[in-house]
Amino acid sequence: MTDVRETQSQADRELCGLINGLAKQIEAHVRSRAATLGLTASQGVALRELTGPMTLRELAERMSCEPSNATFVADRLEEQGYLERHPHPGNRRAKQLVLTPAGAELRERLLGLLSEDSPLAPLAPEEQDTLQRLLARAVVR
Amino acid sequence: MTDVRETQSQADRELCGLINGLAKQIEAHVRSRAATLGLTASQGVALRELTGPMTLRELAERMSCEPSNATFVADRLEEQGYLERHPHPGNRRAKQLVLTPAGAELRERLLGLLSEDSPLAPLAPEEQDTLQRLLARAVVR
DNA sequence: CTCGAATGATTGCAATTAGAACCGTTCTAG
DNA sequence: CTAGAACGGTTCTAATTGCAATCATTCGAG
Repeated sequence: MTDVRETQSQADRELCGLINGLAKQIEAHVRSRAATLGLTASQGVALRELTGPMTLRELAERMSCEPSNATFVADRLEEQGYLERHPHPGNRRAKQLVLTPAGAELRERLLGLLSEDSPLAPLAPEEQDTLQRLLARAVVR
Repeated sequence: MTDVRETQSQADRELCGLINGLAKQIEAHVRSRAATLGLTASQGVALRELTGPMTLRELAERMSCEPSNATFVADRLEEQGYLERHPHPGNRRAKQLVLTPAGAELRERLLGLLSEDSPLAPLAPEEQDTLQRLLARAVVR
């Protein structure tokens, strides 16, 4: 029984390493593409996740980071004229992050760059589906 | 055809978010368990990956981080008496990282803690196998 | 109502991390 | 042999990140 637990523990460890490795690989990919647009890696991630107007907390969740960090990134994007903080309709605490036209255009360019040589390209579409399904079950929503 | 590319781009983005999210979740899990042993998250990852004597560069690769960071973590573990830098047999540049008895014992305790409530637990063993196979194909070795 | 808890965002600070520069060692083309 | 490139590790610095504290707003039990 110890053997079983040992191999289970080992498989778990290897899986953790693979997930972490792939995450870092994706981050490096985003970093290199974002750099060509004058953006940092986390700015790139933020832009990628800004699929529409959203609150700062929602952006932080999508980026899997702390709200304070999302504030920092939003500051940068706002300084560069890609993002605006609008008052949130119906909640005076919250702010609605909205891309400017320049920001929306930049986002399209970034998405184009990101789709080239994606780290996920080695996987066939149906494999990506399988991956998505498995990950979605593991990730706490 | 634009629609196809759009949905593909969207699927890619969601997948990236899931992978990043799971990686952060695993890191948080390691952080909480390592903290109970007086270790930081990266010290925990290092201890988890130190399956045997290895070079600093190899540890850095396993941790998916820069060698400079691995040096930093190894310093900490060495200060705490869990690790030693031995001269590498056959390569005077390299150093062999070796766990002390205390380090080996701590590692066993950590692995025990990590196996409890693993973020990967929601997946059945065969699903974990599938996941491992898919990730291994995507991760650059 | 209303008061305490919870939420959304921001700030300041500490810790972690990556990146470049550097030194000693090893490899390799000529 | 012997330069010059490459490798392994360390150091220094700057940037990124998480965490705790704070403020304003909103929610909810009684």
